[in-house]
Amino acid sequence: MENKGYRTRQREVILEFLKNSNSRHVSIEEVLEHLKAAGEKVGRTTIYRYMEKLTEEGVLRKYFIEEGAGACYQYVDSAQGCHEHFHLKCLKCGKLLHVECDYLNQIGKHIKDYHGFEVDNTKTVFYGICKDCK
Amino acid sequence: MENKGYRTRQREVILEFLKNSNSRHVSIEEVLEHLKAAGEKVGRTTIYRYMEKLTEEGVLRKYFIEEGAGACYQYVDSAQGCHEHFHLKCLKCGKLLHVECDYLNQIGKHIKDYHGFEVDNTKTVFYGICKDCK
DNA sequence: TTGCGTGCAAAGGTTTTGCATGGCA
DNA sequence: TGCCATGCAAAACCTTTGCACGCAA
Repeated sequence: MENKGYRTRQREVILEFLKNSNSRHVSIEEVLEHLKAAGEKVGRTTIYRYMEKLTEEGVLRKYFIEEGAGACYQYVDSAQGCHEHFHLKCLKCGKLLHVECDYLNQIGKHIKDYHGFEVDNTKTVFYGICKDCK
Repeated sequence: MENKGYRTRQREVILEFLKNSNSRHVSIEEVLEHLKAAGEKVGRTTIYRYMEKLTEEGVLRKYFIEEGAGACYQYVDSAQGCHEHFHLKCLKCGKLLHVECDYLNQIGKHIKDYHGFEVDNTKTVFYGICKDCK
């Protein structure tokens, strides 16, 4: 599913970085800076276009979380399976926590089964106060 | 809590429109157009600043749904008491569902006990696709 | 060779900011 | 009078698009 289109140096180094990202959230800017630091010359436009393509192919997940900030992308490691995960955002310090939890994973199912509503984890964020700020 | 700052014509007409919005989600652009149609001259900047202020005061809730598109705001009718239940917002039709459910009420407790995070139901919204749009 | 990929620059849209003016208290 | 509020224009921001050139197959 990643074999569409040509194989170019740019796509190789971008995908390499994403694969080594440990499924962290990365922004376009981070990718750009990493490649720049590594001495790889890749244009911003190329990153935008390729990341969009990878998102469509299911290789990445795209999140819109911060207000002014741009989108975040997460590499989906197919070996790990598609683990859904939830986001908790602290209203005080702004920190974003990524939570994988079986209990929380059942929420989506419950809402679907009992309320007929299909939750999109990409867009859903729990707001509140984190441990450190309390 | 709405009594901070001066009372001006602009703030009055903006708040008036919001109160009559039936807690629908409205964009900055909608407010601007409505006021323009009503013959009220209010600058776009003023709307941005005042809506931001109202959001901080808890009078409005701010949503980020579409990528390229701007933010949406919802008037919080305190008489309705939207504090003890959850909200599901449909990404297609924009409808906001208010759900009271014991199961969902346990979520907050779980997140607090297991993840040390205190969820604010006022600000948390589940995004997804509703029954009718599916 | 063919056509997709790249990247610069420019455009697109939303939101913020600087600054002088206006208006509430 | 003393501040806050307003609003225009410009800037800041993220993202997309146009177009010519490069390069994989």
